[in-house]
Amino acid sequence: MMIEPNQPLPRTNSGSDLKTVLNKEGFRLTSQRQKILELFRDIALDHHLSAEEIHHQLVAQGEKISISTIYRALHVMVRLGLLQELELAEDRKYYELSTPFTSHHHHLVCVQCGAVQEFEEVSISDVGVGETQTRGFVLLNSQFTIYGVCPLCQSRLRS
Amino acid sequence: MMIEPNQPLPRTNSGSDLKTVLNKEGFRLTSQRQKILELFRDIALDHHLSAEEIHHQLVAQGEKISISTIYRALHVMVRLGLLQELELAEDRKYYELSTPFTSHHHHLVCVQCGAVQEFEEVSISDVGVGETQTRGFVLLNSQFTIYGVCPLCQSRLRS
DNA sequence: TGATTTATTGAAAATCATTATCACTATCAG
DNA sequence: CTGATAGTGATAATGATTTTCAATAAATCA
Repeated sequence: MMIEPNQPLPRTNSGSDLKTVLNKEGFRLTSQRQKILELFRDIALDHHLSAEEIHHQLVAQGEKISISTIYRALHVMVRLGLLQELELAEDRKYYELSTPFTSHHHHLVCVQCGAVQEFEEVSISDVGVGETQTRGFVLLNSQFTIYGVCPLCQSRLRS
Repeated sequence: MMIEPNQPLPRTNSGSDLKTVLNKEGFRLTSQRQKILELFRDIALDHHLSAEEIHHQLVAQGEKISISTIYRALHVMVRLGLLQELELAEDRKYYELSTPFTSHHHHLVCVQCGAVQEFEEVSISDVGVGETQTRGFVLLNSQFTIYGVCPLCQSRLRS
């Protein structure tokens, strides 16, 4: 970890391009960072990727980029509020585009097969907003994750 | 990972002692497992500990127990529904006693200093129950975690 | 525009929490 | 009480994430 240029900040996602957002915080626009963000913009809004997966995808499409760079870029983008970091069980972290919508979408994970389903629930985000306000916190992110066993795995286990 | 004896199960926390609960699933009662659970019962109900912290505490109070054993015991206890596994940011996992109450308590984490505050919110657990039911999942666990910056760190950053 | 400053990159080594291995011990069912 | 086998401890192995360091490339400014 390093991410020096500055201190954390509540959210910096409003109308401005990547370069502006980065420079504002002392970061620089690089082709690698553009590629990573483009990748996220090419897939479904609510789709999540791990560092490894991002690396695979980019290499597959001919880009020359190091896994270290992926990790560094992910940190920066989370810090800038461009991406959200997800703890979908397992051992690795996942990332998804941070839009006004994603803050209302949550995850249901099957601990057997690892399948992840998304679902919307505004009331949950509301709780997060309220809770941080009453305690004087600056809200950065919140996530509601449910762990369970999906129907398929249930029958698979019974057999 | 191994935890062989059986397949996952929804929750096994009802009225019976540790030995019974363990044996029912083919696990054995050992002094190490007792010590770990006692430790959790000695601290506040909503307090969470990492594997490392548990090991420290036990060694400090004179027990001779290996860190490997801690990890193995934690897996077993999560599997039996005795403990809940928490993803409180950072890189390590935390565990806390699983009571009828803890399922309604959630976490607010300061990403600066790492301080964690608990809060109750039944409506959130309800969403989890509803969501799993409509999708046919067996609910194992759910957690709502909010990440932000606490008041102290905010002023600390401003200065 | 060109020079200067310094963030960024890539590759490889280093971390560090968690897991697996293996020989030995202890629990539990019969 | 005894055999079958789960559990333990010590240590090696894993694997995701970080750090290091020399080389490169944005941003800034003259």
